[in-house]
Amino acid sequence: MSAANTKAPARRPKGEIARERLKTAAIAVLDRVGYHQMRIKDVTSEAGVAAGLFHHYYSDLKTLVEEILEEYIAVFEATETIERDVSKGDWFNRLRSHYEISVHSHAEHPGIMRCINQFCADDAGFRSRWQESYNQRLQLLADVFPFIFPDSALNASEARMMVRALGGIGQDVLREYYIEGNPRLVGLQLAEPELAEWLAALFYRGLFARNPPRSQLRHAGKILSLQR
Amino acid sequence: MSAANTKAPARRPKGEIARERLKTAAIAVLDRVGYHQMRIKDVTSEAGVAAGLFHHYYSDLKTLVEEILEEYIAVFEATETIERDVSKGDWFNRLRSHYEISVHSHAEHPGIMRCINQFCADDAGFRSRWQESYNQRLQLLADVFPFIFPDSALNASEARMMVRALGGIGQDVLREYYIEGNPRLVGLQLAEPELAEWLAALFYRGLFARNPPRSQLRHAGKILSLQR
DNA sequence: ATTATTATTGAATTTGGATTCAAGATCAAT
DNA sequence: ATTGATCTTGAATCCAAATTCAATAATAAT
Repeated sequence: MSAANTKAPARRPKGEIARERLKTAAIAVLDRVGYHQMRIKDVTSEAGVAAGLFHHYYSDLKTLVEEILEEYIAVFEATETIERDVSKGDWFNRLRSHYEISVHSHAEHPGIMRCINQFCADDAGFRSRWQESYNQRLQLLADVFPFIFPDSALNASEARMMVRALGGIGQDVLREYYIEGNPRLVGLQLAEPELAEWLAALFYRGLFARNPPRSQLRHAGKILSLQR
Repeated sequence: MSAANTKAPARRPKGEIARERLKTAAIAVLDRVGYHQMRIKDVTSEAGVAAGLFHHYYSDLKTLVEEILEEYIAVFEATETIERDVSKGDWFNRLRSHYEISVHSHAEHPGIMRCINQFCADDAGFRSRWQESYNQRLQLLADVFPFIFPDSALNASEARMMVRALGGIGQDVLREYYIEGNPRLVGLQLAEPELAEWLAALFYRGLFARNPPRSQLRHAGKILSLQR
């Protein structure tokens, strides 16, 4: 009798399946109750296994959640290849592509993103892991300052602060929009590409002190009316 | 014998003093270990009183910390009268004055600000309390959009998103600079008025898509070199 | 089919910390 | 000085949740 008619065609060791079930369950609980209220019992119940089984696979909740977050961070980092599609010098679309990833991550996994924020606030080790990843993205931009602005009087640290500050534009809105579901923002009913474009346009204005090229704006054209 | 030579000239009921000692201790512990690792024992030890005394004054840590945060929030809110000094139409200095308050709060009480962030993430009730306060400040700006931008095509909600997004500029940098002590930023050694001006200038660029008036810049003049 | 290994259960135990409380100390009022 | 009220102590108790573990079930190896 072949294995073709079983549920798991690529037969994996049984333990791996349970491990996966626990992870999936933990993600659901993270979304529902958040990290700080999460209990081991919540996870095992959600996974439909006995409480004791948890410790067969993980030593504690933190370990499990870190494993989950690590996977997602890896995804974010891998997706950065998207920049390759953008033609050199097309700064607006470069910003847009970064925001699209970021918006999508938040829309898809608000519970995970919230958890990343919480871990950053509570755990110095995780925090530097995450910041390194975030900083690397920002650095891409800071590095080309001398090229973008031939007359730039900023040193490397100042350029870094500048992009860091502008990066805050996305951080806050995405948290409010997707994680906290701030009704004042959610009421706008923005689709992912729209929000990404708005954020990119605002970043662009802060960066270049001018509006993005009209021809590139597909959703946020209204921003051009903010001029005087 | 008069009370003039006692330590507490304005004699207060004994209970009030202990209550105050607990609050002061809690603030110290918040700064040192943060809200989530804080234990009742930490607070009573810091205050130099017996563990059991805590419950004579507070039912739990959350109650105590909420009382502390409420006091600080009240301070932030009261300080908003600072806007009165700014002449009408002087947008850059209006932004600057807001950032000065915000920078100062973070510099002075990083532990409190971190705690506010944590409470916002964990407690929906506190979150809306804080957001209301924050939003009110942003709304001041959103309300004058039609005046600033006579040709604005944005509706009220869109204007709100715009200022909200720009507001993120400060949120993130202040957290990194004062709360987390991100070495990449702290290395810049910026005094409060300098940082406030940088942030105001960036906000201004995002808002107006142009540089702030050269004559207003006292510390961040370099930002004018980012132009092309 | 038998054996060895690994997975799973859930009741029992341990743990960290909150909470209670009886007893003693301090204070204010008379 | 006495009384009653309030403050303070710290050991005893309680509790929710983590953790262990002996027993059983499932699976893989021979």
